[in-house]
This record gives sequence, C-alpha cells and structure tokens, in this order.
Amino acid sequence: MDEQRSRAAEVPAGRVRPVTGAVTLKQVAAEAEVSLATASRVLHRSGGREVRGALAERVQAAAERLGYVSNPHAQALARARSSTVGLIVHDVTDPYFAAIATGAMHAAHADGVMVMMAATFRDPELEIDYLGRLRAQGARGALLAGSGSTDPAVSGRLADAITAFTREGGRVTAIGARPDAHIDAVVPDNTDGARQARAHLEALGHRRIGVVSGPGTLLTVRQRLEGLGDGLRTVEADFTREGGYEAAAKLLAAHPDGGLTALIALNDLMAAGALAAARDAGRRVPEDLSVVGFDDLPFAADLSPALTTVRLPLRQMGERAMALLLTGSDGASPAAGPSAASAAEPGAAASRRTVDFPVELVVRASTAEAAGARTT
Amino acid sequence: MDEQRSRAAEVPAGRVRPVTGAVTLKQVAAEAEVSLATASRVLHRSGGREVRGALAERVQAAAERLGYVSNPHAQALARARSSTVGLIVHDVTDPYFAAIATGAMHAAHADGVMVMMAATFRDPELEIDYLGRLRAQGARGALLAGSGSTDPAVSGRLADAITAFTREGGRVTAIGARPDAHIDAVVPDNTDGARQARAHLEALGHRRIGVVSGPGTLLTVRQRLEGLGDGLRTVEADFTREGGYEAAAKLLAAHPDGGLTALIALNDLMAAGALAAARDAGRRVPEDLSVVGFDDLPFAADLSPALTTVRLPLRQMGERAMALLLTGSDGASPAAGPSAASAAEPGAAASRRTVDFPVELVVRASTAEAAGARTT
DNA sequence: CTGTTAGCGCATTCAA
DNA sequence: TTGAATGCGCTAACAG
Repeated sequence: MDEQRSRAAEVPAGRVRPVTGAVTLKQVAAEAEVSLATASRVLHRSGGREVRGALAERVQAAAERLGYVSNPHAQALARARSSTVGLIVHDVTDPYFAAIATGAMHAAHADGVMVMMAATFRDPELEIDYLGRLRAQGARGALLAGSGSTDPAVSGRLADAITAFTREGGRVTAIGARPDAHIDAVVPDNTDGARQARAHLEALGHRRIGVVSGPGTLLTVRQRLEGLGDGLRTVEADFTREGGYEAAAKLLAAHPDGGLTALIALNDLMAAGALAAARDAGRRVPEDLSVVGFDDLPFAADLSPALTTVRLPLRQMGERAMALLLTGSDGASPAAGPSAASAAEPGAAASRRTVDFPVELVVRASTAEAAGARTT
Repeated sequence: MDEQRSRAAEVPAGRVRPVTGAVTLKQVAAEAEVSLATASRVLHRSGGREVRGALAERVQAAAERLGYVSNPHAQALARARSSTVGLIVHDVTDPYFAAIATGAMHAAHADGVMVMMAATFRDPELEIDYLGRLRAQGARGALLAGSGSTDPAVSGRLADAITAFTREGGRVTAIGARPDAHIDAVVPDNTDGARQARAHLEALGHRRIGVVSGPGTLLTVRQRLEGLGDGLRTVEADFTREGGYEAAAKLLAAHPDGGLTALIALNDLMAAGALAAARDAGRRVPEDLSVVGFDDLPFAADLSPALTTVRLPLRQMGERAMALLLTGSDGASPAAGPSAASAAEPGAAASRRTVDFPVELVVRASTAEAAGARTT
C-alpha cells in the first residue's frame, strides 16, 4: 500500500528517520556503508570482536543518527534465547512479593534485562502454564517467588516444567523454599526466625502461646512451624489478613481470658488480622496479649501497636535471586552472598546453588512481659 | 544428567519429544501430515479461518501430543507485533501501583497477553527509555501508571516517545492524569474526592485544616489541591510515608495546640506518616486532630485509628486501562465503563478515549467532630 | 479450502 | 577483518 516505509534505507546523508516502522540493522548498515554482519558485530559484539576504528565508529554514528534500537524478537529468534526473564509471584498486591519484585527488577535493570511479571493468584496451574510460555519464548530464566506447594501432584508437574525449561537452557531460581526442586534458590532462615520469635516470647514469660498459621501445605509455613517447636496451640487459615483474623478469633475464643498470653502469626498479613481480632475480642495488646508477626513488611511499624516481627531481607533476596539467575548463563562475578551454602562445582552441569539469608527479630510495641510472669 | 524425572509426559504414538529445542510448528505440521500454513491456521487462526473437522483435529491432536507451544518471538517478528504489553509504574512496592498492577495483569491474562513490568523509581528518563524498548519490541502497547510530571522538559520528550510508539501501532494508555498526553486514559476523580474530604471535615466543624501535600509537580497532587480549594495551610513533601511524617510534623509545629484541628494527607502513605507524626507530637487522633487520607490502600483500615480516606477503585482502574489498551487494536466489545467521558469517533485514527472513575469517601475512625465545634 | 513461497530482523558460518 | 549467504519459527500473501 505504501512504499514510504522502505525508502529510508539507503540514504547516506541528510535523510530523516522513516516515519513508520522501526529502524533496522540493515538500514544502519546501509547508512554506514558496511555489511549487515559488520553492523551487527559492532553493535552487538557478536561472534569474534573487531574494532577497526573507522568502521566501528561509522556504524556507531549511523546507529545513533538513525535512532537504532535492536529488535529483541529478531535477536531472540536468531540466537534462540531472549533477554527477558520471568518473575512469577502469587500476588502482586502482597507487599511480601512487592518487595521481592522490587529487588529483582532492580538487579535486572542493571543488566539490561526486561522482566515479565505474572501473578498466579495462588493457582499452581498458572505457574506451570506460565513457565511453559517462558520456555517457548526462550526466556533467559524464571524467578519463582513464593513457597511452593507440597502437594505431590502439582509439584511433580511443576518439576517437569522446570526440567523442560532448564533442559533448553533456561535458568530457574526460587525465592523461598521449594519442596523438591533441584534449582538454585534464595532462602530465608525461616526456622531460625521462628525460633527467635518463640525465644523472645518465652523470655518475656509467655508460656501459653497460640499460633496463627497459614496452610500447612506451604513449605514456608512448615518451616516456620518447625522452628516454633512443640507445645503450642495452632490454628490454620489462609495466609492472608482475613485468615489471620479468623484464626486468631478462633484461638482467642477457645482460650478465653488468660488462656493464651501471646500469639505468633506466621506472616505480617495474618498478624494484622490477629491484631484486629484481639481488639474485637477486647484483648489489649500488649498488656493482655503479645503478638509477633513474620516478614517485617513495610506496614508493620504502622500497625498499632507497632508489630514485633521477624525481619526478612526481602528486597535483597530479590536482588540476589536475580543475580543468581543472570550469572547462570554467562560467567559474571561469583559474588559471595550473605552465606553461600552450597556452591556449584565448576563441572559442566552446574548443580544447585543455595543462598541462605539470615533473619532477625525486630522488637517493637506489640510484645511485652506476660501478665502472669510478674508474679512468678 | 538424570532422566529420572521426565518420563511423565505420555506419548501415545512412538515419537518422543526432542531433547533439545522446543517443538516447532513445522514439527506439528509434519506429525499431522499437513502443511505449515494449515497448522498455523488451525493453531493460531491466522488469516482466513477454517475448521475442516478432520484436518483441524489432526493438527490439534499432533500439537497436543508434541506439547507444542508457539514461539512468541517468531510470531512477533512475522506479524510485526507482539502480544506483550508493558506496564510502567513508579514503584512496585507502593500498594497504589500494586493494586493497579493486579487489575491490569488480571485483564491481560484473560486475553492471553504477557505483561512486562518495569519500575521507574520515579525517574522520568527511565520511563522514556522503557517506552523506547517496548516500541522496538513491537509491544502491543504500554500502560503508564502514575501521574506524570508537569516538568515541560521531560514531559515533552515523553510525549515524543509516546508519539513514536503510537505511530508504529502501539497503544499507550495512562492511568491517572497526564499533563498533556493525547492518549487514552483512565482517571480517578481527584478533585471531587478532595472536595468530599474537605466537606466531610467541615461538616464535622473543622475550620483550621492543614494539608500534607505531595510535590506540586505531580498532576495528581495538583488536582487534589484544586479540589480542596483555598484557605488551607499546605506543606509539600515527598509523596511517601516519610514525606507525610515530615510535612505533618512541620504543620503541627507551626500551629501548636488547637491551631489545626484536622489534616488532609494527599495519599494514604503520607497519611500513615502524618498519623505517626501526630502521635509523636502528642496529638490524639481523632480527639485532638482529625486525619483524612487519599486512595484507600489496603492497609488504611489497619492503621490506628483506622483511616478515613478517599477510596479509589484502583484495581478496577487497572483492569479497565488494560481493557482499553487491548481493545485498541482489534475490535473487542466497547464495554461501557463507569462513565465513559469521551468516546472515540469511529473514524480512522481513534482519538483520545477517557474513562472517569468516581471516588468515594470512606469514613472510619480517624476523623471526629472538631474539639471547638461542640461549643459553637 | 489447502499448500507454496517469501520474508520479518538479526546472528553466524563460511568464503574471500 | 569483512561480506555474502543461510536460517531461526512463524505469518501472510499468493497460487492451486
């Protein structure tokens, strides 16, 4: 219909950018009066390098003049690998994932990698599906944020999806514990955090502690429960604010009055709900009831009372995970992490790399000495 | 290294999936014994449709058997347009954007589009850069979340980037007001919300009201200030929790005691900071000081006291914006919105479409009758 | 209705 | 070193 789109190619001097269609490498090559291959080489340092001052400069200049931006799709197709990575989270709205995402995007940006983000809304099927699409897309890798399900059925299929992706050169890194996956991972020390939380409460004299827990199918929950140890009253509910309210209300109702002097919520969202439940049940925090959360999301300090919680370095975890992913393909700096647990042996197929992140209890206003403790 | 885990895929016929490289359309075509074009047609309903029971089924079956997933890059290259859309936000961590992102991803998922998300960290340059990359990529469009800067310098360059993108067929939709941009937009009624907030406070007897404002360069801020009207003490600071604390502290210090009986923060993040500042200044909320926020982010109800704020239907706005973007290229349903202000004339170049979203004041515990009002 | 045939923009092998 | 040629996986005219 129109030939106005292609004539811009061979016009050495004063031509302006074509009105339609992007500038292609071919155009740049023509403008610089070199071959396509040469242009590609100087612009994307393909194959063997070369400088050849004169030529290289001419190409650079031409590219700049024309406002050349390479077409990622063409590149991806030609070299069978794109420069995007996928970031799969459960829910963008959850501050937990938002923090991780921020870190990840930050690290990605530094490497000129684009991030495709998807939310699974906690549906494992979507996670698998998305992984497949990333694979088909030749994505450089995928970041799986959020603890995996321990349901063997889905986790098996997920494992297959991961394997398929990996086999084709994609790298998969998990943030948070994954049941089985033989993939790189960045994990917070959940059990230790839970241990710290309980120790803190016991040091304050609390003996009757309730646990506002998320679904036992989540590995994260399991680890936290494990760190907590035995002898606590536990109620499971959704890993959300509502779930926290619900579980806490149930716990409080089952143990009226001083039956329970403290509550440990397995994440801050649930803690927020627990705080609300305590309020509605007429329990003052921390006078009548101490409450501890987990994660230290941004809003934790703004709750009232300010929440004592276990802090996870979410953002750093996101950054580190992305770095791990990106250094998988090409050899960037090994970058020693907070505590690199098992490093890959230099051998051919890199084995699993795991980076552990220590966590730390942040004491604020929601915990205090147990009422009964004073008399002890 | 180990094949112990991959045998899961069932293979009716004798062929096993190739160990390396993804399954291609060509392979599917061969397996189904049809031509490449035919396979493409049934699998991607390219060009004119066709069903032809027998053939179509054979192709479908073959695709399924082989586990075919089309290569988005090849498709993008061939049809000169990809099926990804960009979502540009200031900060993933900000619940405001998270809510919008959720809505957008939801709508995108329904249409099978992938979302590339990027955070600009409030740097306009990054926004422009990212737009350029999306353009080079042949992205279907871009969603610009977050009010634009009114700085003529950057906004001019942004406009150029938008124009360039648009000219090549990409659609750009803004969420929130943009100074100039002649693009589709989904906007909350900021001025009305501000009006409601002030009216609410005045009805409660407040006469001396302070405004905890964000940077006047943000259009959103301007609109809210405009809706607020005159006669208020305003202090500007960052559009963050810290900024809110800072501005509120300043305001409170400048008007000791009953100088100010209420504060309106121009977003909930600032409101959270203002609440903290009030607490630190020894002002009880709402007894001594009423506080109103803006946005109604998820945490607003968990602040203490629970925040009275202007609710924006963030998630819906995100969904609607994505829908607007997606219905730009192909003709999907016009879908009447909450209040379609100006619809595009059916003519060739669609003109700007704007969808206004009404907002509503949510009264909670942070506002009460002005102390002095009782004696009036 | 189905198959053939060119490219899309780029990386790369192979000659020169 | 540099250039010409081939193909990545798929779509979209064209034929038949």
